[in-house]
Amino acid sequence: MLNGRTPSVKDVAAAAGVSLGTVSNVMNRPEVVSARTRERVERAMSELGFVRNESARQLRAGTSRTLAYVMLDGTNPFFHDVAQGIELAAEDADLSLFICNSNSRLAREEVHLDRLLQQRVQGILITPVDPAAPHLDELIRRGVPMVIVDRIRNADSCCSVAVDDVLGGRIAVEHLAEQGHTRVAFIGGPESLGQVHERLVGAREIWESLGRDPDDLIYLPTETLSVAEGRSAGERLAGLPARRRPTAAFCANDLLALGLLQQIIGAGLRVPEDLAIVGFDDIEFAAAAAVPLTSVRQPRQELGRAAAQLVLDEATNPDHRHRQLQFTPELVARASTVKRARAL
Amino acid sequence: MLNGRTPSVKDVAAAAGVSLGTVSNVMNRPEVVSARTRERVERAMSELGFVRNESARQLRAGTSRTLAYVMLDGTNPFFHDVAQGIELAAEDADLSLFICNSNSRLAREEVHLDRLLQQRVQGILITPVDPAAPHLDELIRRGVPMVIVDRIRNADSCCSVAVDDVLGGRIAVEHLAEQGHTRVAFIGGPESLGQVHERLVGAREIWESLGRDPDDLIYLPTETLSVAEGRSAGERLAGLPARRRPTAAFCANDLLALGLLQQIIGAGLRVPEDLAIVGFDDIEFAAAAAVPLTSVRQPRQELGRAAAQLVLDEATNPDHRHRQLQFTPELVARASTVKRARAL
DNA sequence: TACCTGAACTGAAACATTTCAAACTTACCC
DNA sequence: GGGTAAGTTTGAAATGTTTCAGTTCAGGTA
Repeated sequence: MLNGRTPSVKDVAAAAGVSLGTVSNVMNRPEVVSARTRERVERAMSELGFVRNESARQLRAGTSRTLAYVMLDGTNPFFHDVAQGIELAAEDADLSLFICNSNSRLAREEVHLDRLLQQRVQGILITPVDPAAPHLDELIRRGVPMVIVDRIRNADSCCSVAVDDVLGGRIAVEHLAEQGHTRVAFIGGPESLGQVHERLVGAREIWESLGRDPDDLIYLPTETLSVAEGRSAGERLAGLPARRRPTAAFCANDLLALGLLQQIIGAGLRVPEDLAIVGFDDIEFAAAAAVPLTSVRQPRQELGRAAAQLVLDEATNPDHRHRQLQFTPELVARASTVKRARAL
Repeated sequence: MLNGRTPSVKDVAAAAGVSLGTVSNVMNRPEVVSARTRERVERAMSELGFVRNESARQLRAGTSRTLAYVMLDGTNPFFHDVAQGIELAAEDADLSLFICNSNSRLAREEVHLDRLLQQRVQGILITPVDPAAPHLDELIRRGVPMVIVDRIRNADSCCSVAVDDVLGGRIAVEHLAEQGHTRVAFIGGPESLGQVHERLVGAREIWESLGRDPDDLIYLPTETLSVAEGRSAGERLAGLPARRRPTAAFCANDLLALGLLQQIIGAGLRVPEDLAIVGFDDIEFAAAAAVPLTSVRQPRQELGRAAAQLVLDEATNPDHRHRQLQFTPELVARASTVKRARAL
């Protein structure tokens, strides 16, 4: 009677000689069914190899058991660490995590969001290409719990979790100034990315507050935040005549810094003697680089975990209030800026 | 009449003044509905903000629109590159990809698989903790399309995609022998991981076929394949008296090699003069390491893409035949083994 | 004995779709 | 003006769960 089909509750009920309501109870409210029947039903389940159909469950119960994270750039380990933090929180709440990757493309992000809406996920965590994109407002309008990760949203129309990027920019450049650098490059882009913009703002703020000439903080824009772009920025930099060339570079993330480092060393220059380099994020590979990389650390897992908790609160707590969590970044000094690296 | 609820086909049908079968047709067989009604329905949809409920669709249609990849180790960029390849293929087939991470724990893997079964995903790609684990047979028995990634399965009970790990081990050690090394360490573990085992087998094969003393190929086991374990292996190595110490190390993956490199340099030794290092996978960060890392390259994205194609074939092609695809690894020589690195 | 109680179980409705046979329209042909 | 074919549209069944108002029944109380 169950020819090939995967067995349903109905089959289990028949096999155990109970009604299908009872089978459902065994799964969802085991305490209301007597030990004897529960036992019987469970045996029937395992004999038939019953696996509950999540679509049907979700359709009827109206609630899904998954969270989703739309990450900005899958090639950047930073986001995977964030995802790992989310996953841990999801696991605690007995939820699955759907991971998508927009690859910094707005269109791709939109496709993913649309699909997630169709899946009726419980909540969406996202590091958006553009936090002002209308499709995010659309999510809010629909009442889908959402939290922005690694970006603060001006309006308090949703929760967000991030580090203070302006401060990050300040401490990076302050560190370089302390090391005696007087011409510094800021490498990063596109500037439309808030992360890039704010790190640059912080860099300029501290530079000027130290009484330096704004022209000595040189903005070297890049197309993306990738290792390859870092290398190409390195070419541009190495091409400059020595006296025009900055003596230090602050990169908007570690991938850029790693590419820059590679290129600079390949060109026969020394780090930090000819060029000091500071990255951002402090991904695991920063410490293992050609010259261990000084970087501005973000609490990556913590970011993810906090975000997940916020989205869960929004999903389950009726008097949820939107919050903007801000973490403090921290400078990790290594050999790429400090001559004669001591073990730290 | 639709107070707060998210609108359903029924609401759209009412708004457009057609039956709900027609609305469904607009979504699934637009060619059978006249341009005029189609237009009307589409307007109603966007006015109401209708979003199709994927659970209901899937329940009735019996088929899901997602693939899943259960990766072995989320901290290793190698697997994310594989995932990226899968994602590209999935995108072409208009499917979503569910990414899970077993973190090398069998129990976690089982939890994920169980959930995926409940979701009735179209197919499962997996880099298993243990390809012989019974829960994989269970999947096969159930008829869920599955392909093993980065591992070849002895039996042809399912498809698999991998590189020839034995060959990878051979070319790595052959390269070291060519560079004149006579004492070589193999670093990796646990040996229960097939990847580790076979790379070791290949290493031993070539070593002996070159007429070297088996005792001069030293196996230094590690607990996992992580940067931290690489560092600790480095400590053990650096602790050896210079004349007992191997002059080269072949690491079972790049994370290990990166950690080893870091530790060796930190201990004041030189690479490759005091210790030459070969990694495996050729992840993007290998080239950017302290000393650019020689590594055995796997075609990572290609692996993922091929695996996805196999699983789709199994899912859709009635006379699918299981296949074991094997790619050929390739040595990428860099400064960690070649003194006076030339630009390659 | 009649009545009540609570625990255990049942059965049908509901969820939002897809599918498909049947019904309805047109338009065209003889 | 009847017949037919092709093109549209309809309505109801079916998918596998959960939920909840009822039913049953054993045991206790008056």
